[in-house]
Amino acid sequence: MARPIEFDRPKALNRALALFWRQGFQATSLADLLAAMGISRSSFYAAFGDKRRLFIECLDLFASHMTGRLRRARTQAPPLVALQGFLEHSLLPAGDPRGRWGCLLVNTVLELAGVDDGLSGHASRHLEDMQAAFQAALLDAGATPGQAVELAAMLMLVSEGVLVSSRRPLSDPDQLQPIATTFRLIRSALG
Amino acid sequence: MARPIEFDRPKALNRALALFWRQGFQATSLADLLAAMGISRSSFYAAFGDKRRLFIECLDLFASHMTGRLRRARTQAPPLVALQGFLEHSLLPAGDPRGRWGCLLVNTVLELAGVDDGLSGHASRHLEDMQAAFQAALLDAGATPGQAVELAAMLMLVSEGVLVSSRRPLSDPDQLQPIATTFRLIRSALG
DNA sequence: TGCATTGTGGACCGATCGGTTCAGAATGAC
DNA sequence: GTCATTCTGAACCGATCGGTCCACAATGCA
Repeated sequence: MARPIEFDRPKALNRALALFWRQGFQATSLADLLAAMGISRSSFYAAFGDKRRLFIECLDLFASHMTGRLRRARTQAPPLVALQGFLEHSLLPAGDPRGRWGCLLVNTVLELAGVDDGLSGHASRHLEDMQAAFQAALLDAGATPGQAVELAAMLMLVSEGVLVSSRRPLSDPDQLQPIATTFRLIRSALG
Repeated sequence: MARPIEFDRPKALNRALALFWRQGFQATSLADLLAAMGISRSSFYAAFGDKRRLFIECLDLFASHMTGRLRRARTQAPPLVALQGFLEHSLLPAGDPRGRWGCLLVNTVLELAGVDDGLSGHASRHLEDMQAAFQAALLDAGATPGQAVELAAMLMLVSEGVLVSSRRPLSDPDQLQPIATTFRLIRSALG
């Protein structure tokens, strides 16, 4: 059906995602993308439209990775343990450089608020979904509906903080300890 | 001493700060800066060196504004009240658009990590100073040294979260409520 | 053997980027 | 008046930006 081997679109998308994740939208040039994705300029525009549309695809892909990871964690541990593990592993397996890239959604909210509110808002909406998932987990952990709403909002703040601090040059213990502190407080609040 | 009125350097610096704060480093062009600062290209390079050096000046100025605000708050209220007020007023006086610009330091850490680690690290160092100030306030509030360290680290996470979420299109109550929740937990931990 | 399909590579576009340079206007000091 | 000093405005630089276009190579299908 195709003569020159059809290139692997999902793989190229993941390569682009990694670049945007590490460097942000503006700092990632078309030349960077083409080199990383291993495709030509012409194929790029044919397959992905343009840089902005590709970025939206990456945001959505990243969000689906996150929600998938949280859903998987919840099947393997009690709610609070799953939540804490989810946060701790957002500062990924030590050694994996992605652990220092933070979260594409949070990065995007901050980089593009006031610059491209469309993209920034799109990322923000995905974060709302995450917060809803937090809330569901807290309900499962025995929180009252009111507690679940409040604690999920606080947990979103902490998460955003974690994902900011993961991009700072801090030691691993300095990253992990405050997460443990937070969950200690939450457990005592749920009593 | 000068023939054409010497321009107001501090005022120009504050105008530049506002631009960087709102739009970030990369999205702010020289043309933007010159228009906002009301000076010519030539004066700009004579007075500020280049865009990057100007940005560093803005980071330092912003940090001094923050620490000054926290210091002032601490003279007017008990430690925990001062801390909570400091955070809540980082989402500034409702109506002031700066309340939706987050924090230049946090914005910079995220925008430039992996792109310009010099600038990102510079911003991060200022955040460490803030965390030290949190720690001092917590000690004053009666925390043990160990508690102060742990809670200050958690409070820095929450702050970073607050300053992320302030750039998201959320309602004012959704911004303020999780701060109150956080301090309720902290008080019960110190109680 | 042709034909349609899927990709490449590179020329090319206008716009913008940060930064340099310089002639000259405006002013205060003498 | 003359002389420094301070700032302007615009021309200009090379580089890079995102995006378009097109001639052509490579392949599977008929």
